[in-house]
Amino acid sequence: MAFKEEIRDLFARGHERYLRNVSVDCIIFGFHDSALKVLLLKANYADGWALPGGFIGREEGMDEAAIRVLQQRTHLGDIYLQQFRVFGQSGRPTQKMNHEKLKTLGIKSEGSWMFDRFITIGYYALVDFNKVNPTPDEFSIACEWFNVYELPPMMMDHADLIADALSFLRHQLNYRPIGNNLLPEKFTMPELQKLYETILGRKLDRRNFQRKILGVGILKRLEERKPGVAHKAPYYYKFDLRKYQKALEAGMGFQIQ
Amino acid sequence: MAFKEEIRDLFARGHERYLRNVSVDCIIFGFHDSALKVLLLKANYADGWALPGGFIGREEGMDEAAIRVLQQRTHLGDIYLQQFRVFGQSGRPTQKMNHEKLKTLGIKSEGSWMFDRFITIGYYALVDFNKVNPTPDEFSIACEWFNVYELPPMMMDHADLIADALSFLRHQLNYRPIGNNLLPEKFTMPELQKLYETILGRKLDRRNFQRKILGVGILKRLEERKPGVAHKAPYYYKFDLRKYQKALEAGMGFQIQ
DNA sequence: CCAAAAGTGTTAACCATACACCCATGA
DNA sequence: TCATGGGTGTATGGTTAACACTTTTGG
Repeated sequence: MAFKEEIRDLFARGHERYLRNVSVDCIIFGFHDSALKVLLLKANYADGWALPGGFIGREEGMDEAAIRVLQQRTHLGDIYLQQFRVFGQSGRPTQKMNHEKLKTLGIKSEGSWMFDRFITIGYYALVDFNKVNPTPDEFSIACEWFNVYELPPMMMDHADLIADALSFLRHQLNYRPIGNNLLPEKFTMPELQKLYETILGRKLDRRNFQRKILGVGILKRLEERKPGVAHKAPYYYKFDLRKYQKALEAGMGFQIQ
Repeated sequence: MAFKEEIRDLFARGHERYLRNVSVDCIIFGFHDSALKVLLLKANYADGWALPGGFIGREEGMDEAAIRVLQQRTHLGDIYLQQFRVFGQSGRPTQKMNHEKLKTLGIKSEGSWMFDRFITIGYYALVDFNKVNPTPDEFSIACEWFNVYELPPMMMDHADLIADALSFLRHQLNYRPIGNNLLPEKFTMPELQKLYETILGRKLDRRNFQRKILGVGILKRLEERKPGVAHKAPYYYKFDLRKYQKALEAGMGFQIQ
């Protein structure tokens, strides 16, 4: 079986292809049913859920590595992704794998470079929930979305990474436009507001939010309105990508209440 | 000579003590003569100036490693230090050392782990210029301060790291109190303002600055005034460290013009 | 007493907040 | 026609930016 061979090789000689002692982990945020979600993997040879992560190829940039991980898990093309922090305390827990289980597959895992100490670079990504096709990796048996506020038991310090990414995201909200990639192309103002409220964890005033967000000048209102609602139908909006990009680079002295 | 022995051992077996492929680099900012300075090392076995940096011990946290580097170069105790970004493009230039020169010292450097590809974690530190005792490391022949805006030829991508740290520092200025550690214990309002202006690279209004900075409530005015000035003498101030610390943790919705 | 630089105060413009009002729609 | 939720407008209070005036000191 080629698969088994591949894993055995990774344990034994992966360090020839990848950098040692460094990894990347991605916190992939999505927005669905008015809730902020993260994409997690259910480990096969260990307990608990884990963040999608990987190693950095010797000829590969570290951003590229993160993009690769992200694409393999989501099958997305265009992605908003950013490094936000490094985690590397000396007591940082290492991956606790079930060596017995691996042994039954004929894989010798003890003493592998993969159980050396790792410093991991945390990346956070914002993706369109509906476009994602969650795909487990070779060490996982499942790949699923979880509500950020209702996480399952996590491996190692991954719960900390998520908490940190979330607080970073909250911070970003105050001086970067956020929404493109997290929302479908067309969205209504209440949907955008709900996104902000979910990330911030508190209610915002409908009317002030609209004024402020429109003031940034990155939204285009469409003629079309959302159909099938039992009240006044809201307009659809889309991001003016040119201006959105500009605002991303320049930042915006922008404060949400 | 014990020194030579030490270096030879580092090249040959350093990877047994340190993590591979990861390093830390410190951008150490100081403030002197109304100018923002960085502390740099003149490489001995290579061309150009370099940031103080080092490796992460296998039993050492990465923050600890940065603190160690910083203390060895400055001999300072209490330090404000923060990780700000990781650098790890695949084409990241590696240290170009003069292997010939090393060979005359009986040190075989070719093929060493030290010339493998490195991902480096950038730390920036704010220190009191007057308290620093610049000290070269084993690979350097000098350790000096340079004006941030007038850098000498730099090794590898270190000029980029500095530029990045500076823009990060500017950003920090907007939502963190900065000044403690960068200034002497007692300082005048114009001195503090000059610090802000230097970091931001533009003039600020004297009166508005004073009002705003006092509004944060982290300063204590002393009775004493600066002596020997040919005009109205400014008061001395010092930071209220308890409140300063609080503001550091909480952040402050604070915007300089 | 003059120049220089510090301390203190004032005003107008701007922005955030809170809230009122009207409009559209399905039930 | 009513309940629900969206679109638009406005009054208020606080904050920021710009600027005037006074005070202190050495030369």
